[in-house]
Amino acid sequence: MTTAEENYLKAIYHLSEGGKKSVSTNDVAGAMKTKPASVSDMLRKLGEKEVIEYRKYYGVHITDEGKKQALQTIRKHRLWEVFLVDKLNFAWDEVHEVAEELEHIQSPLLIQRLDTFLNYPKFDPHGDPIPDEFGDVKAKPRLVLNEMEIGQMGQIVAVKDSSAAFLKYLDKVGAYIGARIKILDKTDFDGSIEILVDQKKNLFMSKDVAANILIQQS
Amino acid sequence: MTTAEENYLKAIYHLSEGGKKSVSTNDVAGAMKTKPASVSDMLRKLGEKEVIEYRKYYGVHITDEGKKQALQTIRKHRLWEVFLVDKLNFAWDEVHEVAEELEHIQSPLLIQRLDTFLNYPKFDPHGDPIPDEFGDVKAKPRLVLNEMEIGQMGQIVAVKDSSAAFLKYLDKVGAYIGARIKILDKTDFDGSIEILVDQKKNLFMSKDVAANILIQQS
DNA sequence: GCATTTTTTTAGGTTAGGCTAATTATTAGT
DNA sequence: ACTAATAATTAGCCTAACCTAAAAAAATGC
Repeated sequence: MTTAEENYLKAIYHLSEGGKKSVSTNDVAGAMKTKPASVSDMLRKLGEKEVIEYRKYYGVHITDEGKKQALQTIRKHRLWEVFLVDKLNFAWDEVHEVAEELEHIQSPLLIQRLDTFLNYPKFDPHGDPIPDEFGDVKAKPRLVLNEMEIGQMGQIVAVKDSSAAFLKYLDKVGAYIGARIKILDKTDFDGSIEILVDQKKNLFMSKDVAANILIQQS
Repeated sequence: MTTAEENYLKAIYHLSEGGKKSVSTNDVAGAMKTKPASVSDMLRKLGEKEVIEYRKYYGVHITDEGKKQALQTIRKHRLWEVFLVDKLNFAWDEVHEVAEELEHIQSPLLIQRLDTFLNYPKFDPHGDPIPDEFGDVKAKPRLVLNEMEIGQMGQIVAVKDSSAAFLKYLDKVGAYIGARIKILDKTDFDGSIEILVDQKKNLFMSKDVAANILIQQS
């Protein structure tokens, strides 16, 4: 698989995560920042390699083999993110682009040794689970912060939007992966919420921000 | 610079290391394992970028700017080699191919942090010096083992041939970077030599082997 | 339910980096 | 010094991954 093929497959995997059976050409083009015409070409190629099922005009469905390969790429990406943050002292909002390059290094031995060196981490710095070498992910169910009810509690375990802008904002207001939170209030007309962070800090946030924060109840 | 361009430039740099002012198209093709026709194309491109001076039919000369860029690639390669050996427990003969991929990751911050993490190493696992961020290399003069005289002493600091086959052979016979050696005997008719390793182990080696081992006198 | 809009695909072009075959420059041999 | 051999370049083609414009299929609106 080439770097471009790996990136397309990863994008298709992520787009089908929400249980959607089929992903459209336009969706892929949006995710990859390429034009639909380029996507059609690539889908034909990936279809021939049998990592996706491709029916013209009807979108694409990732196969079991495709899923396995996508999860390996994701595994590599997230392991490198752990390395960058834990060992090289990168901030969590600086790692994505570099990991995007590192994930394409071809060496199973390297990844195996890296995993050992990092002491077999199960989550990356954004709280996303790291698949094992067989592609197995043991993720506990998560809630989106803006869908929780007043009084509910949990821990921030991940963010949906990994853009530097969003991550920097979270840092600024004092939210972080691992923070324990409790829903104090919800405003119906704009969906904004008030939460308590670590039993001490009150924090207001808009619905748009809350919709990008994932919570796990313990 | 693309990956291919970086690789060509590095090859040209290495080929001109022996003080040769000009490198031939065929030499580059040999080093890059491509055909001379492909090299002509690439030399034109590198010439336009002014990292080499290219006169048709007369070979190529690397410019100061080209040298600087080649040294940065070499710096990255050698830092990654140190990482692989020191941190991930790779054997010194397993690192070259992986480092060849890692050296093309584009992130000055990454290299700066890696350098810090590795504690600013000055030599890679093969004993080759690591250029600093300005491209400066402080290498002490080296002798080729087969050109030393009986009675001379020194330390193995590098090998010319980094192939896995050669490195494995050295491991097997007990030679390694850092070993202190003394020339015990030289056979004129075939150039083979006998050395003492670390004041205890006698070792015979052919001229071909000795010609690939570099010694530094302290 | 037919026309319009949207989505997707196809056709054809571009750039990077390879290739082979043919041509041209340089170098070597007698 | 002239011919033969070698080295280097050009011409023309290929594949991967993008693009734009045009055509075709599917979805939508009234």
